[in-house]
Amino acid sequence: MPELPEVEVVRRGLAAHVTGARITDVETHGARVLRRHEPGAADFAARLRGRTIREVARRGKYLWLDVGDEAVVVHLGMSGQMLLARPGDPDPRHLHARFGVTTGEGDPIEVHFVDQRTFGGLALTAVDQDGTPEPVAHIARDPFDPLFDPLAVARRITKRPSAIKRQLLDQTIVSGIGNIYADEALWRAKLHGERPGDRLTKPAVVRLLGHAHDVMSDALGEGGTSFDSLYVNVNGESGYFERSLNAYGRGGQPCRRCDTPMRREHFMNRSSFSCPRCQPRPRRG
DNA sequence: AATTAGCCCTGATTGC
DNA sequence: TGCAATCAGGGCTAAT
Repeated sequence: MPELPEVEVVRRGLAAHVTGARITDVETHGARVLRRHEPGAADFAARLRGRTIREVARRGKYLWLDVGDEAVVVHLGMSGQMLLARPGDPDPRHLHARFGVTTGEGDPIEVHFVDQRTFGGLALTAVDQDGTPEPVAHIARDPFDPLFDPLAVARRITKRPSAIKRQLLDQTIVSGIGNIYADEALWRAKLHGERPGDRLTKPAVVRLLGHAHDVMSDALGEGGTSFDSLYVNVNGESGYFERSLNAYGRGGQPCRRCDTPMRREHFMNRSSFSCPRCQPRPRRG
């Protein structure tokens, strides 16, 4: 988490407020937030001051501010937030970066990067001819991308013996899907996450990818999934999709399709939730 | 080449 | 009450 819908909520909020804005001040706290920005904090701030934010873009869970021939790449990690603030507002806890910007209307506002668990980070990098920043070049297109090709992805998935959930979470195969929406898509598709990719048909995988798209689209419509105050939009508000989850976090509760108690299993060092009846484990062999 | 374990990190929760 | 163990887990790196 935040997964594609939550990152898209943030992207939209930022786009509405800072597109066309000029960056006037840049301040970072600590080394960790810029650990992927090799040249360091002074370089980051100096190169950004005076630049104009042309666009706020996203692929999968990566977000970036297009400032011309370069981009500020933002990854929220587990707990990162991009919050709008007014100059003079008190610093929130876990503030790692502060951008002072002046909007097209001449309004001075601040953008705060706040991150409790510090798995997130920022970097200023070059972009390729398509405008994709270097750190995002290896990330596959996500199901919201106009150039996303479900059949090509299904062809790739059905060639590999790896478990389907593992492949759904592999950001170089399809991006934007994390543990929550993987479980939700598998529940909708009535597939167990440990089904080997090469034991599924291409149409079944195309259907699964369609479910992944649909559940993330539904979540976006509710402002994303918020379990607690860590997952919020640029105004600090929570989303409401948690109440609509059918699988994730519902261990022991009745399946919303067949009433069978949902199971919780450990897979890839995390929890997986599924229905024992709708989503039978694959047979051995 | 593909896969997997380990690491990074804080705070809420659980257990003794 | 107090402290330690556990859990949440995305993405990168090193090892197999």
